[in-house]
Amino acid sequence: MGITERRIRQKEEVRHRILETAWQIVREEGWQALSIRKIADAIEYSVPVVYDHFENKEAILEDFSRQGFELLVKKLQAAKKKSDDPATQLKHMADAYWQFAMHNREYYQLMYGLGMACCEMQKCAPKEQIFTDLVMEPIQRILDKHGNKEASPCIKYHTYWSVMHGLISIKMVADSGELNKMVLDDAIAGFIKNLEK
Amino acid sequence: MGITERRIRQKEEVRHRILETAWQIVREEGWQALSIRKIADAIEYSVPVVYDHFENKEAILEDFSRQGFELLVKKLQAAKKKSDDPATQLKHMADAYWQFAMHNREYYQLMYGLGMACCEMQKCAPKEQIFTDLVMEPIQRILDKHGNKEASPCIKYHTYWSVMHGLISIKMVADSGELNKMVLDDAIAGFIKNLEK
DNA sequence: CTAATTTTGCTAACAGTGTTAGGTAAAACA
DNA sequence: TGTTTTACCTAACACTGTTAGCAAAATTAG
Repeated sequence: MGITERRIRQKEEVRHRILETAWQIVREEGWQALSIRKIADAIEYSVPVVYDHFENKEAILEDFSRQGFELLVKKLQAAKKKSDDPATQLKHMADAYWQFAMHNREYYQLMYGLGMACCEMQKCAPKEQIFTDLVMEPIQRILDKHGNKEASPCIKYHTYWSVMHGLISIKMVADSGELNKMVLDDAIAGFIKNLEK
Repeated sequence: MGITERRIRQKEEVRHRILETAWQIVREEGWQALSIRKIADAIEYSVPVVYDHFENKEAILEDFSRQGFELLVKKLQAAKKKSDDPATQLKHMADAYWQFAMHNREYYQLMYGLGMACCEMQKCAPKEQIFTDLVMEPIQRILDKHGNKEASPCIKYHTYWSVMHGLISIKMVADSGELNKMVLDDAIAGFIKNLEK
C-alpha cells in the first residue's frame, strides 16, 4: 500500500516548496515583505493550502529560525574542533559566529530580531544548552589553567556571548564600515586576557 | 490677532495628545499593538486627522525614538559628570545605560529594535556624535595616561558600545535572570583593564 | 463497479492594518 | 455679506493574517 506513502511524500514536497519560496522572497525583499498570499501565489496554490502545512505565519518563521540555529551550531562546533587550545577555540568560534552573521544576514535577523527571539529562545532550550556547553567548557578550562577561582564561568559565558552579539547586532543595524571584524577580535582578545588574570 | 496663535496652540495640543495616547497604548499593549485607528479612536478624532500631524506611522515612531535618544544622552551626560576619573566615568555611563534600558524598555526596543534603528541611526548623526564624544574622550584619556599608543580609540569605542548593547539586548529578548548587572560590570571592568594595558 | 467517505483545494469572507481621495460644514477673512 | 481657507469626516483602496464552508477529486468499502 504505497499510496499513502506517495501522498505523504507529495504533501512533504508542497511543504518544502512553501519554505523554499518563502526563503526566496525573504532573500529578495526582506522579512517584512513575506506574506502568506505571496507564498501561495508563487507555489500556485490558494492561500488556505499554506495553512494545511503550517499552523500560522509564525510557524514558518520558527522553522527558519530552527534551521538557522542548527546551521550556527554546526559552524561553531566545526570552529571549535580546529584547535585544542581553549583560547584559540574561543577565537575561532567568535570568527565563525561573525562569518555566520555576515553570510546569513536573513537567518541572523530572524534568530535575534526582536520579533521572534523572545519566543524562540525559550522554546529552544536544548539548543541554548549546546551553546552553553560549547562556550562554557573552554572558558572553564582557561579559568582552571590560570587558577582564577573568583571569576564565575556563568558570568563570563554571558559576557562572551554579549560581546559577540552586541558587535554584530550593531553592525547589522548601523553598518558604519568602521565597525569591522577588528573590533570583534579586539573585544574577544580583551575578554580572554581578562579570563587569564 | 491672536486667532492664528490660538489655532496653532490647538493644533499643537492635538499633536501632543496623539503622542500621549500612542505612548499609553505602547506601554499597555506593546509597540506592535499601536495602530493609527486606535490612536484616532482614543483622541476622539477620525483617522485622517492623525495624518494632518504626522506624515505616516513611522513619523510617530521617529518622534519617540528622538525623545528616547535625548533622554539617554541626558542620562549619560549626568552619569559622566559624577566623576572626573575616566575609568569611573565609563563605569557610571555603563550603569546609566543599563538603568535607562531597564526603566525605559519601550524606548530601548524602539531605538535599537530592528524596525527603526537602521533608518534612525543615520538620520541622527549629530546624536551619534554626542555618543562618540561622550565615550571616546574618557577612552582616549585612559589610553594616554597609560601610554597605550597601539590601541585605536575608535575600535575601543565600538567595543565599549557593543558590550553594553549586546548585554542589554540579550537581556531584553531572553531575560534569563542569570543575566544581571553583574555581567555588565564584569564586562566593563575587563574592557577598562584592557585599555590600561 | 457502485456507493460512502475521506482528502484536497478553492472561493469568499472577517477583522485587522496603513494610507488617501473627495466632499461638507464651520470658521476666518475680505 | 460673500469668499476663501481650514477642519474634519466618510468611504474607499490595497494590503495583511486567518478561517468557514463548499465543490470536486481521490480513495476506500460494500
